[in-house]
Amino acid sequence: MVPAIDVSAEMNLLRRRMVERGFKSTPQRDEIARWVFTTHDHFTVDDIINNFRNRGKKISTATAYRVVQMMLELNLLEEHDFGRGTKYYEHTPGHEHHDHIICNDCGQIFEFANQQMEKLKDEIARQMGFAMTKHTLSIYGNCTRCTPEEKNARRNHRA
Amino acid sequence: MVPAIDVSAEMNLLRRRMVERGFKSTPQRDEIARWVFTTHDHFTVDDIINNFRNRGKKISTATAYRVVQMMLELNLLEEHDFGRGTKYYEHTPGHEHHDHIICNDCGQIFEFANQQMEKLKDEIARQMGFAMTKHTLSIYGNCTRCTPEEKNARRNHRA
DNA sequence: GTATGTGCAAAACGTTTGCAAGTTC
DNA sequence: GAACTTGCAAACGTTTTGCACATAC
Repeated sequence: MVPAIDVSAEMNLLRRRMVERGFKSTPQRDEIARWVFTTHDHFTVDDIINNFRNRGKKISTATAYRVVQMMLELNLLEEHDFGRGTKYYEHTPGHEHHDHIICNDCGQIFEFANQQMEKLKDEIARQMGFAMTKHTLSIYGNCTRCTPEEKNARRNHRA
Repeated sequence: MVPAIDVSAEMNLLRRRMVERGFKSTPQRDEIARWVFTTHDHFTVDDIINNFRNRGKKISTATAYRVVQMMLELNLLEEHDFGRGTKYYEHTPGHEHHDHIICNDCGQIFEFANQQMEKLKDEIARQMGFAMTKHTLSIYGNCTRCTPEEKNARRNHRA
């Protein structure tokens, strides 16, 4: 049996914020949110739709997009653009701010958090006279597995 | 009379790289490149098309996109996504690496360069075992002019 | 019962592509 | 003249929207 992940705290937070803003509770919103909160990974709207499909259920594209939009407004989701033509999302409750490092080859998205980096961002914003609301840092490259030199090094070692 | 900006060095660089790669020289490519090199600002493909239109000339959408694609391949252009649905570009010759700080309100895109920041990025990539190829940092917020508190402060001063 | 949400299909958006005609080298 | 480039219109993939019907409160 799959161990059930407890997302009741997140679901309660969602409900509270929905009431505050006059959003109604629906099975679609609940199901999407539940999946979003159990997914500790970056996902696309398509992933939401496929998750429904995989479980033999259906959700309309429009609804999926609209629920994501709602969750963004409720500050339960963060949106990222990694230059792949489609937007990526991740839920925010229980996740501190972090940045991303993405492998050009295998496409994996890793996270990292660096205090010094955050301080520097603050400082730069202040220097520029900005009231910072958001900041995104993405590093692209090849991860250990996908670094050509690494592969060669390994190959040479074996030779 | 508008003082002509000398972009011959950039145009020569373009031609050299085009020859290297077997690209042919055409009036469209020349005109777009000339405009791109004189524009020390972030622009969209639409801006290229509008520049032609404003001068009573015409360029097909396809060509504009294709020339931008070519200049990207020749490493004469950098592409940015500021989450506005359309991509922004800037020419690279004569411009050191820098990051961006964008005003949510007036939309202005400012640049900044910070050595400490660059070092940190390098270090993080190394720590994560990545061979870094690219990195983008964008800070969003409200610039001095568009900060609500600033406006209030000014208003109070006058009152 | 009224306000809101859903699903569908159509539209919108920025961008890319197939192809015939035109250009470069 | 062979290879490449252009312009057009059509296609693309992602996201949004109008509208009739269904649901929540």
